[in-house]
Amino acid sequence: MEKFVEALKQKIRSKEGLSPKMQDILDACVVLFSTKGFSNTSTKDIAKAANVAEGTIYKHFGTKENLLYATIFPILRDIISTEALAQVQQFRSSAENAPFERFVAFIVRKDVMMPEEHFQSGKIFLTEMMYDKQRCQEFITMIPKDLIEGIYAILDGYKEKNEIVDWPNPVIWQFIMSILFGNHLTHYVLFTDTKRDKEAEIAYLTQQIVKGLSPDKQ
Amino acid sequence: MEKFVEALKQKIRSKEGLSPKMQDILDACVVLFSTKGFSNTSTKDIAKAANVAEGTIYKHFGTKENLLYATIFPILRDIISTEALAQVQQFRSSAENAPFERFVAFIVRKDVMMPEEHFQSGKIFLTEMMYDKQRCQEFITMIPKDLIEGIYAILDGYKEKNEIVDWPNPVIWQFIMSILFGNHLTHYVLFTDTKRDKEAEIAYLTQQIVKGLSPDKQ
Amino acid sequence: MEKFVEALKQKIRSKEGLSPKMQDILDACVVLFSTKGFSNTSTKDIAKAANVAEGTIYKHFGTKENLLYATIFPILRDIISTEALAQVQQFRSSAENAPFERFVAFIVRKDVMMPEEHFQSGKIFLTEMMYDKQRCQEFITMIPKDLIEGIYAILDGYKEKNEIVDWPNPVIWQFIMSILFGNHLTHYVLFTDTKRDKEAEIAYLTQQIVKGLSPDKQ
Amino acid sequence: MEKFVEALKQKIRSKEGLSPKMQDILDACVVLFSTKGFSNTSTKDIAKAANVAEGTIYKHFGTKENLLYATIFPILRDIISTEALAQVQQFRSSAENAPFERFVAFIVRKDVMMPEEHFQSGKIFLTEMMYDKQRCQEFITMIPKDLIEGIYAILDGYKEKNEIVDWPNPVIWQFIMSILFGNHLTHYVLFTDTKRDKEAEIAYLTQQIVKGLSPDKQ
DNA sequence: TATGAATGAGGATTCATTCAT
DNA sequence: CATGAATGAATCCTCATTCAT
Repeated sequence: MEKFVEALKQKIRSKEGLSPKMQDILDACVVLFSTKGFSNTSTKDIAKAANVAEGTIYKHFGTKENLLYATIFPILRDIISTEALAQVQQFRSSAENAPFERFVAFIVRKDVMMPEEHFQSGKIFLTEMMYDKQRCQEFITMIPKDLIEGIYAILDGYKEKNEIVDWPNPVIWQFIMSILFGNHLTHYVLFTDTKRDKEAEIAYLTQQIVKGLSPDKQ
Repeated sequence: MEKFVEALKQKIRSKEGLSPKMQDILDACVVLFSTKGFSNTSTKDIAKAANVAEGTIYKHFGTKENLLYATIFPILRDIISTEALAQVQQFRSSAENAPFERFVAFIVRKDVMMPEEHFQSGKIFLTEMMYDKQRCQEFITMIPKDLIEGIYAILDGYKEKNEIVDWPNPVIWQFIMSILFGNHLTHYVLFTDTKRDKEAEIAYLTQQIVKGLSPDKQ
Repeated sequence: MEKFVEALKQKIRSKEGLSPKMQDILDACVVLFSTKGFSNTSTKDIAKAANVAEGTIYKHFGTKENLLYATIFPILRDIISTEALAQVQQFRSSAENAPFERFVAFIVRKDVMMPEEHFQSGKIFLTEMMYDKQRCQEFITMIPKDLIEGIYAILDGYKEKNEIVDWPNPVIWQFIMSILFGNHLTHYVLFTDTKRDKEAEIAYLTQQIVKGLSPDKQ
Repeated sequence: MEKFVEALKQKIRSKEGLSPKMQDILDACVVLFSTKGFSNTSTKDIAKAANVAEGTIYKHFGTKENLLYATIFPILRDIISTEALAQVQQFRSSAENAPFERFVAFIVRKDVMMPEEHFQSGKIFLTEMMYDKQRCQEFITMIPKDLIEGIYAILDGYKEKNEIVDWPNPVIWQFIMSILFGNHLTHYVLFTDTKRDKEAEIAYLTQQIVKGLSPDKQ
């Protein structure tokens, strides 16, 4: 948890246009929201945790909701999507001809090794999205087209080379994401206390994906 | 949604020891909790929806939390696990020698065809579990051993016959559940408005699982 | 002031459908609103003065505004307009042929002798109306047509008999009301500490009105 | 409304010792206070409207209350009383022997033609006075003796010439003011949307006053 | 048993005011 | 001189919970 806080703080501090107090507030928000949930966190809690007066929060963010939707969401989205985009592009330029298994292993490793705080923050997304369709829609449209297209282009490449099965890209992508997300759920929600062998996880997940998408034998 | 309400009502009414008023209250709870989330539902809301005085709720259940943890959770758990158990046993007795693909297809079909309300109710589980480790633990221990063991026995059978890969059962089970859960997430949370071809879904998911667990070539 | 409170309490208690607590709340409101003004009175103040929890206020009235607009306003309006109406009708039936001076004396006496609390409550009306045109409109439409028409009929009668000048009724009515209202303002707002000789006031005001409306000499 | 703002700005700018910023602040105050009332206007509102930081307001005026009592009140008082005084003196020197009707017509015309903003600003006086006796007292003592005495002298003159009834000056003055104030109330508060024929108003009001004060026939 | 009036702590938000820059 | 970030008390309102009937 300590590491979680620290990592997030770094991310948030790197954002421009945020005064130290605002950073403190957002730091506190991420920690509290992902620990207790948005509706169970009071602005008083946030103020106390951020060492700030309640009024200061409202001075800067206007609304409790804004803390979530207008600030944390975009920040996380930027982090996630630019990181993801960078990685996809990195892979395409440096290892375009790598076998599918290497691509999968690359993604899986990134995902399994992803700092827990990303998932913890993601929980906030998930929870809010589950009970608010409009927010859900907003979130979906936030995902940069480039990212999706980059991934689909890679998948298409492998389909052409007959390295993977010829399913629609959304089907394939849902499959991959389900496996990765399910793994996080297992380790960060269901069985939090179990010791993990991340290398073994990576191996299993990679194989599951590779096998699951193996082309039909002719 | 109408169907959702009706289905849940039937389930709840079948429980013993519940007076009509109590049933009405629980009906209302499930609908409201899965629509707006637990913390965003007030006891006033529940009372209004159940056509009951707020006092009546407290007379019977003592606490708002109890509505969730002491009543709805067990009820849903019973429903789900006994249903699941019945199905597993049904499969084992009637089709023990069926090829793995038929087993998977059986499970996948049950899951895809599962009434939406089961997933909607499940959302309440998920949300609460995500922010409360203790409740999470309680929930896990609720799942009947029989169910897990029945499933693992079936998996072991297929492993012996070399129809599936020889991975640890938890790894296999996590894989299967991830794919199924990810599919629900896609359709009930992320893309709620898209038209679905459930038969196609079943086909894709089944193939994903079967391929993903196919034994290594020797 | 003591008398003010008591008189209002009597009025409010005579309203049906008000539980004792609700009466206490409204009592407190009238006193506080007319003493400190609506916006300077907090719901906490009201709760304290009414010996009631703040929640109770909201249980019954939903909103602070409702205390003013949905409860006190109608109550006062009823009191005022039914009283006024009764008096007008009483005058018409019992003294239709009385000279204009008697009619004016009748009205003036009623008005000067009107218990202070009516004016104090009226202050609340006035203040809110001055800063909210919509509320003002609502208030105007609250005044029963019967009342206006009854008065205008009386005025028309005197015009026919050439006892008063032939001005439009609204002009005449504004004239009379101005004089009466101006008198209240003088005694209840501007010079509250001065001793009053109400009989002399009545005499002056009556003469002012009668003279001011005397028919043109031919 | 535009004219209202402009007229007030001119008045305020003519005051000495007010820096431009202070003038802007006071301008904003008058507009906002007379539009929304004092208690419903926040210092933030004022700062925004005056294009000034909130701190600046406090630097100059110390308190929100001061904006009202220590600055706007005196300013308005000066304006009103010096204007009124000037007019009275003007009348006395230029038309001392004019018949009473001309005096009344003069006053009535000045009053009816008075820019609306004077009345709107007066609303602030009235409201505050109604709920604070001390302020009320302060306000009364603010009215220059000269003004009252000038007016009473004129009235005495007409009494001597037997042009008006021999009532105490305060009674007469209350009568006149009531009629004029009631007229403003009618047009600026009660029936704001009605088209006005100001010349007709002047005629009616003048006659009302003249008749109402006509000397008793001997 | 069922009610719903009553509670008061706690929630989000606003506001007048201060102070370091 | 002017700013605007910071404050925290106070405001309106909601909520889970209790209790007399």
